[in-house]
Amino acid sequence: MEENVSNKNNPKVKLKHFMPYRLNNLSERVSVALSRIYSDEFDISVAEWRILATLAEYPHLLAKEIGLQTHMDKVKVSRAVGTLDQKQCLIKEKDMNDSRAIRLALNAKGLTLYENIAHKALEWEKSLLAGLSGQQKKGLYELLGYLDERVSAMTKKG
Amino acid sequence: MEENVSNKNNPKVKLKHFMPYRLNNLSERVSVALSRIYSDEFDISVAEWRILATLAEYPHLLAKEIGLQTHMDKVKVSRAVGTLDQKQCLIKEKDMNDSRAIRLALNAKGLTLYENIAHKALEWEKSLLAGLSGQQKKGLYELLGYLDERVSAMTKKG
DNA sequence: GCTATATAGTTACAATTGAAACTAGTTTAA
DNA sequence: TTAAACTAGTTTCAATTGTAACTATATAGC
Repeated sequence: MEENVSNKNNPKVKLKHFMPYRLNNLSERVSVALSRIYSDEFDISVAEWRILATLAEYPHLLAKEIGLQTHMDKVKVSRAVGTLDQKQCLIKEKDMNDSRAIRLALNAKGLTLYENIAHKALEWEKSLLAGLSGQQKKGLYELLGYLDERVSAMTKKG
Repeated sequence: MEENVSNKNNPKVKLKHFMPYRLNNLSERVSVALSRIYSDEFDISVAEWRILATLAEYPHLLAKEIGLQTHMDKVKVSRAVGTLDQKQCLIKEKDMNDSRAIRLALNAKGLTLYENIAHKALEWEKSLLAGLSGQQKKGLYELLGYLDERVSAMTKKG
């Protein structure tokens, strides 16, 4: 594979070292690998999984609140909620204050499904991070948190 | 937002601390923010951008080799190459050894397009990482590299 | 109150994507 | 050599996704 040396001092992006590419690539590979658990084994999409995990932690949310928690838009939430409902994983009840809105929670089936997936997902994550020291893990979380903040800051103005 | 305290010692995924979610989310936000540069300003997709960057670094690749470099499947590469070709950014020549295959390179227009985007993309990346010390940046790259390796190791067997 | 504007959630339509089939050419090996 | 297996790249079709329009209700200002 020939390397291009002909150019002068122009800006050069080496894709392999370009942070957005690195992140996107790693994220994609992690997603694909992990989805073997919840899609192959439990027939659940990423959106459904996020909703299960969110409702397990915070029951009785509105679809809108799920969206805020999971960074998914309302269409995606609506569809995944629809699917989970078809699969009979949800309890739905009208919100007292707003009759347009519906409070969502997991029923027994939903909770069991969540717990089964969560167990395997946490094991998988543990194995992914095995080999990192506590210090390194902490560093990783901090770095990702910092980048998150930076993106927010950069998108608000520019 | 009520927190669920009712459950015993079951496995709990807190989405906000679940590494696959963290990575996916950050990657998505970075992509969206950055794509304002190449899609809004230059009308270029992520796939096209990756191909530009790859061919700028390694001219005269086959579509297949671009796929290996960029981790995109051959369909995606084929389509994005088609688009870049329509936009008259490419030089195509038959491979000497294999008449099915086509060697691809950027022409003057393609190179200029690449350089314009690269300039802004690198600035954007610089701003994203501004605030991190050299040590921290190094740590970040090492951590991402390590996770990449781990995913490979984990998907080969399990 | 009553009109205008905003919001929760769904639906419809168009664009993007991926898997599998396909075309055309190449390699293997009998 | 020639049949069988393989590979480069494209196309087709179905599924997924995002944008915009829509329904139904809620809120704000008059």
